[in-house]
Amino acid sequence: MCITGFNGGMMRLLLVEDDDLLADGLQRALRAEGYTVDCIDRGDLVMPALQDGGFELVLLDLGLPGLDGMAALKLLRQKDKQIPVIIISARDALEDRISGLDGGADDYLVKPFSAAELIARVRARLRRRETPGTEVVQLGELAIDPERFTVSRNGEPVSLSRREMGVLLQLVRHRGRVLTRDQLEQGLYGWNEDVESNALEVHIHHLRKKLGSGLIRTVRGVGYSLSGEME
Amino acid sequence: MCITGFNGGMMRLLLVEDDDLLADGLQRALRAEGYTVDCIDRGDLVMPALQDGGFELVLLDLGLPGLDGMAALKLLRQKDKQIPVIIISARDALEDRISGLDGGADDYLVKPFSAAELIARVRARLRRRETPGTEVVQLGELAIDPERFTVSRNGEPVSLSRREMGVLLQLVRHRGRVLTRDQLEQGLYGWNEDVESNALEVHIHHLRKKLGSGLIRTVRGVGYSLSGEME
DNA sequence: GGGTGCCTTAAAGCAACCTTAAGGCGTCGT
DNA sequence: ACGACGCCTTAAGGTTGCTTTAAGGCACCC
Repeated sequence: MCITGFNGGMMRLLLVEDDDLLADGLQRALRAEGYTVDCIDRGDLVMPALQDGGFELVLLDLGLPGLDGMAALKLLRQKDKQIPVIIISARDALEDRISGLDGGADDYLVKPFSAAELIARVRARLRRRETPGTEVVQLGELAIDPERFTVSRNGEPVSLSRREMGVLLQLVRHRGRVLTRDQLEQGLYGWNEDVESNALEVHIHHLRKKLGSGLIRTVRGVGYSLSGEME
Repeated sequence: MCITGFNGGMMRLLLVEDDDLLADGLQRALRAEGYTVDCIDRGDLVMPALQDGGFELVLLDLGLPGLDGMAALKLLRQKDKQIPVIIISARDALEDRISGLDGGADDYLVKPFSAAELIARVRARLRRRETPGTEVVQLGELAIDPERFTVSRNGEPVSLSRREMGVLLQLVRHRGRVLTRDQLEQGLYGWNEDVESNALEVHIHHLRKKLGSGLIRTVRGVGYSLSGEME
């Protein structure tokens, strides 16, 4: 369940798996790829976890305590049709795979599988998002390279700290959408850390100072978003 | 699954497969599901075929005459990053699957596979193409985008405060129905707070001033509703 | 005409946000 | 190991502008 301090707004995955050993191994492998992974071990915790927001993809085991994986998937799809779901299950029967996919999963991987293949399939799903996390995003006078963690403005490189980059990446990834303060903080810290301060505001302030004040729009009482008019 | 109107959203698939027998069987199975299938048997025909347009998805074998499947995929992705590609191949080695997925494929199915599973995976891919757009509500001269927290009138952006947006969204969500003052206030503030003032009226007033006076209809003694039709 | 409910306006109150600055913590180089 | 440096957080004070309050006027119905 642990979340190490190593996340700078990288992509956040939700792993639902009750086998502690497997969960631990997968978390390790995924984190090595740069993903932020939060893990839960009960099916009935899926919806509360997603409520917090900030997840980009769900890895879902089927045999779960609390609520079966398929039931959890059904609930999930009633609320959120967008987020990609990859089922990881030992059930290898054809009808399991088909009902999983038709139940709203985007992929179905049968245990045992190689971590490398899982990661490749995660990549394939995440590639399809609004703004691919691995490509350079051109935004007005800015060029943002999520892979190399660099940003340049009018060709001049700008140096951003980890947290600043984390905030920026989340905003870029959901370009145009308004992200609440809570969502942004969850993305930076994970959900077990609690921030009772205005740290986020300070990071926003620094970003505006470095990247121009027109970039980030404040929606008072709601959150922040990238101003959409520059392209 | 009724057959009515089954040609309205006809999906056209491109099958790239050089084994005549398999190709024939797959075409049959896919057509039975209502897809339109065109089949080619050479890798170097993929690009010309896609040039014609109209395809929603590609089923790609790897061992192909003319041009290898992986090479064809690379060419394809240079031109078109959007169209889903499912690799169907007898190559079951881990590195094949990974390089296929990382090469831009959306799924990788190892032969032999069941037609039912292929169809389920095709469905899972095509599901993602329906209504990719946001849930922008178009209402007469107004366009309301809840995710971006923006409203525009005749294309001109209008700036709304949080409370104003809250009232408007509730009315839009129950378009046509009359919402009582209590319902609207409850939606704004929650259950435990009670407002002993005319704040709601003020917000309504501001909305009318910004969005036009014909939008919100007062039902005296009851509440408010969106006027059913605006010209 | 009187009562009731809604509209309009303006001003006070206040929460959210911005800005600045200082201290803590970890990192890196010497 | 020690010090220098940069980053993150915390805190305090200032600013903005939304929200509410309140009061008076208008419209509707009996």
